[in-house]
This record gives sequence, structure tokens and C-alpha cells, in this order.
Amino acid sequence: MKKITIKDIASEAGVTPTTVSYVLNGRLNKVSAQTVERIREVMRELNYVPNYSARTLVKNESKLIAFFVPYNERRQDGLLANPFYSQIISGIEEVCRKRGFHLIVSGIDKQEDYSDISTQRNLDGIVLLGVLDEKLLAELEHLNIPIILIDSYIKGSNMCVIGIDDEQGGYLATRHLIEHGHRRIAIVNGELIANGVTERRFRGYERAMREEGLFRQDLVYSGSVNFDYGYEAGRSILEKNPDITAVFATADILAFGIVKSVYDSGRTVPADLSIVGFDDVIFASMMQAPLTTIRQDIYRKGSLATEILLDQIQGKSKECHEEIILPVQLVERSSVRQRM
Amino acid sequence: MKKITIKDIASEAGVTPTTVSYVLNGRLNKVSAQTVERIREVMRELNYVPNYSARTLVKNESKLIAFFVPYNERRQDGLLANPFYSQIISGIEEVCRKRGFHLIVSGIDKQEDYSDISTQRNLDGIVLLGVLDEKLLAELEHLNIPIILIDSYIKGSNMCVIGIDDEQGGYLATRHLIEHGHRRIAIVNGELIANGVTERRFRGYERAMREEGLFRQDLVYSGSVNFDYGYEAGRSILEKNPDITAVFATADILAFGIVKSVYDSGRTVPADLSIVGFDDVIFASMMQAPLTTIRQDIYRKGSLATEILLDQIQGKSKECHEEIILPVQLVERSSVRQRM
DNA sequence: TTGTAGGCGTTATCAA
DNA sequence: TTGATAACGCCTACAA
Repeated sequence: MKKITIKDIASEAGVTPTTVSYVLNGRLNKVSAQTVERIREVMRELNYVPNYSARTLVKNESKLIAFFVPYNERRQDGLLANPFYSQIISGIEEVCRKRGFHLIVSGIDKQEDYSDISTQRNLDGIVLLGVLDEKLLAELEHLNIPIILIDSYIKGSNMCVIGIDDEQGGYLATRHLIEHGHRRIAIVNGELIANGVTERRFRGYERAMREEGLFRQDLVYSGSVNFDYGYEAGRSILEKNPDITAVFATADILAFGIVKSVYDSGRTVPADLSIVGFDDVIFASMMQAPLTTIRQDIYRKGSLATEILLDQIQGKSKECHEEIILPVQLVERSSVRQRM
Repeated sequence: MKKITIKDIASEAGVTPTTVSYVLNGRLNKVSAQTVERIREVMRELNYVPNYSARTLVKNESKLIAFFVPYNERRQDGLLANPFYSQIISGIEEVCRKRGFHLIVSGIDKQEDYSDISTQRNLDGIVLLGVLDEKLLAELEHLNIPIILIDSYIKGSNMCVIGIDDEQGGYLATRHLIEHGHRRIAIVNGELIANGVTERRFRGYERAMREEGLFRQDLVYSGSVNFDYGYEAGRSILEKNPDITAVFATADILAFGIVKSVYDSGRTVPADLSIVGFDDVIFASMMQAPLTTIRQDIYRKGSLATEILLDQIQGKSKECHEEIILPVQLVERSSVRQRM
């Protein structure tokens, strides 16, 4: 199947490529109404579809953005298997599609990858998840295209940041447990990387605990953010610290692991252990004993980030220096019990 | 930041763009060893990154493939929120990355979208999920690029198809329940679209049931493949058909809904209702009462599909007419009880 | 071993 | 209102 180009349209319509290009780019005041109509008709007949590579080359805009996810080699079950990622991609993809952009999705390990893809493809913009490396950000600024950071607590200049109030979320979760009569409340956590979201959630926990004089270092469990670590931490709590009555898990996926360990040991949630999660991943509400958790609108995070990014790309909005903080909210379900 | 082009490299190295292009394209026999070295060095110094748009334009290959997911307007929670999708994307993305391709992810509603994106971007290949429309396939063949179908039971000529033995999976699941002493076994199902995967799974169920003379039309529940319908079907079974002791759910997500409805009615799994799912989505094993289910390797489906596609693109493999059937396997966990 | 010239499909500038 | 022409960055015959 031969490719239809602007030239084919031109000769078929009896004009030059230039004229066709005009109507293609909406310069309708420069072309007579009837020529416009004729050209349009030919385009329909021949089923013309523009070539973005050519267009990108001359216009220096690609209608292409990328979503980059930091990638650890350790994670062998696949980069995006975490439901959190898929929900966020969902939001990004949908906005892209509706606004005529295409979306490249890629995991990233080495630093250069970011800028390589971006210059190779002439990306118009980038959505970046959870990046915490200042050097990297500096590098990215060189690219000179709009970038929006999701869940980062450091930022480059002229980059939008969108996130949630993680500290407040951690505080809310912990307060909820305290108000339900719990005193010995553990936190199960990812690695406490400086400026990461889990660190903020931890701080919220710490604040709530200190307010009541309840904070103790041996209530803090730190590992990786995945099911297996949650399970492990759960077992350890049940076996070695049976006086702990409640746990704040800084991610639902951790909470799931803990819940499982409770049941596997013949106990139940919330009778034997109360749990509050974080994220409100889609599965949190699906469990038999639905998880009380801190809700953030993950889909919205992705879609809003993309709206802002595309606005910037299309010059609809100024450069963006402030942070956008989406609200968090405690969703009460069935994983916390009231103690006397 | 000025863009570094092949010309900059050339002038810096004291040669012409042609020579640079040679080393870029591995025509090393055409260039003297020292010039190669010099050019390479300059490229490193200047941090040269090739422009894929330009390259695509002349070579007519883009190093870009797309993953298309059929999109229903009905689904408002976001296209990819289903963990099944995220696991499959994971597999696709990783193979792409490792083999130097980039991946576009897009939902698709209207038929034209497929071919539009593909010609706009000069896609080198396409991974298509669950497409059942013959007309569409015919259209796609026009594109004349490798396409691989995942989970389709109809196929165009010269398209690879990769799937699993859905019929066998349905059969295995049902046999498992029969062997555990169940007689009244319901099936909870998506819409029975001709040639869809759920239809095959249904057939496996039907065969197993008929073998034992157990098949009855009123044991068949059909709706949409999502949590809510599972819940609804579960309630209906418990209330109106309490003599049903077991259910085969043709997707884990349906099973989750059923499980929830059982617990919500004050009953438990598997004491009051035995359940077998299908897919072995990542959550299936995470539940407190882990789900007995038919396992398919979703990640592998994505990665293998992509390997095959890229092989075809790079001419490593011939055109592909056969179907690839990945094995399924019953994973016994805790959602089925033995009846006397 | 290296260079020249033309072209990939599109847009932008300037002229007609 | 339309058309020539050059340019975007790169590749490939072909020539030197």
C-alpha cells in the first residue's frame, strides 16, 4: 500500500503541496473556500494521514510525551505490576488521547535514558514519577521541555510538582488508630529515603504519636514497599511484639501483606490487629474485610498532571513553580476495631 | 541548549556528515579505524543523540511499537486499572526497552485510530489485545507491518496469535470442583461474545459438566467482567440458588466480587461456597483466603508476544501463521472445600 | 577511504 | 489566493 503524502493530495487536487499544507494547518484565511473544500475532499478520498516524523522534524514538536518510571533491577515481577502504577498510567493515557497526544511509557534505570529518549523522539514533555535525585533533575532541565513531577519532594526550577499531603495522611491514619483506643501502634514502611513520600508519611505518624507521648523507635519497621515485606513485618509483629494492637502501613500493598500474615497465623483483622493502609488502591475495597486506608485519587493524579503538562506545552499556562497538593482523606472500612 | 546534529560532529571531527553517518550505521569497513575512533570521541564529547524523526523519515522504520487496548466508554475507572492490563504492559515494556524499541500505549475506541496512529508514527509493529472484529483485522492488514494478537480467537492472515488454552482452563477448573464433590456448580461469566476468551472458558465448563450430566442452563450467570458484576452474581446465587455449592468464575476479578458477597452475607469461603477463579492475577494469592484459580502467566504473555513481534520486525523470524498457546495450570489454594 | 548530491514528508518564508 | 524554494536531520547511491 503506497503511502499517501501531501504531494499526492496536491496533484490530485490540482494545487501545490504548499496549499495543502495551509489547509492542514488551519491557515484557512490564506486559501479560497472552494480550494479548501476540494483539498479536504481529496484527503478524505485518498485517506490521507499526516506523517508525524516529517512534521516533527520541521516544527520541532512531536505531539509525544513520555511517562517515566524509575526502575529497580531488583523488581523482577515487572515494573508496572503494582496497581498503583497502572492506575496512574490510566489517567495519563486518557488525557493524552483526548488531547491528541501520544504516550510513550518506559521504565528507566540509567540516568542518561531520560534525556536520550527525550531528544531522540523530540518529546514535547515528560511526566516523571517519584524522582529524588537532584543531579538528575538538573540534567533534565537542560532538555528545556516542560516536565511534571509526581510524588517528588525535591524539584528543579521551572518544573511542576504534583503530589498529595503525605504528612497529613500519615497523621490522619495514626490519629484514627489513637482515637480508636490504640496505644502501641507500629508503622510499617518503605525505605526512609530522604524526601520520599514514605518519609513524609512517617513524619505524620511520628507527629501524631509524639503528641500523645507514644512514639518509640521499636515500633518502626522499615523495608521495601511490596507485599512480601508487609508479610514479613506482620509476622515479626505478631511473634515478637504481641502487645502491638495496630499498624499503620504506609502503602496498601504493605497492608495486604500484613493482613495475610495475620490470617495465616490463625488470627483475624481487626480483632487481633487493626490496620490502616495508604493509597486506596483499587483492591483495598475489594477485600472481604475491606481496608481502612488513606485515600488518594491516583487516577486523578495522573490525569491532572497530564492536563497541566499539556497546557504548558500548548502555551495555555505559564511556567509553573508552585506545587499542587491533592487532598487525602481517611476512608473508614473494616480493618480497625475500637478498643475499650 | 543547541541541538547536536551529525553535522556538528562532522565539522568537529573534520569529516563530512556522510562519514559520521557511516560509523553511526556500523559501516565500519568503509571508514578507517582512526577516523572511526575520532568520530566516536567527538560524539561522546558533544553528547550526540540521533534524531529518530529524521531517521524514521528516510529509513522508514521507527523503532516504535504500540500496545493497543480496546476501550469501552462505559469503563470510567480508567482503561488500565485492571491488574491484568498492568501485568501485560509490564511484559511488553520490558522487552521493548531491552531491545532498543520504544512503546506507545493507547486505548482505542474508534476503528480508524489504530491505523491512524500507526501511519502517523510509522509504527514498526503492533501488539493488540483481545480484538474480535474481523473487519478491523482486515483493515489492519493493509498496514503491512507485523501485528501480534493476544487473546483473540479470530486472526488475520499473517498475524501471530498468542493465547492460552482457555477451554482447557475452564475444564480444569470445573473438574477440580467436581472432584471435590460438588454437583451444583455455577459459572459466572463475562458476556459470551463469539470467539472471546470467556466463551472458550465457558465451553470448558460445559464439557466438564456434561460429562457428568450436571449441566443446567440455570447455573449460568453472564454479565460483565468486573468486580461489581461478580458481587451481584454472588448475591443472586446465595439468595436465590442456595443449593449451589461452588462457582467457577471466568476471571479473578469476578471471583473477588463473589468472595466479597459471600462474606458480606455473613458466610465464608470456602465453607459456604467454593470458588475457582481464572487468571491468577497478582492479588489472587494475596487474599487472606487465597484464591484457587487457573494460572496463566500474564507477564509472559506480554513479553513473549513482544519478543516474537520484534523478531519479525527485525527479520529474525519468518512470517507467523500458527498460534502460540501458553499452558494453563490449576493453582490450588484455599477457596475450595472437599465435600463428603 | 571519503565526499557529493538527492531525497524522505512536511512547513515556513518570500515572492508572484 | 497560490506557488517556488529552502530547510528540518539523516541516509544512501554513486562518484572521486
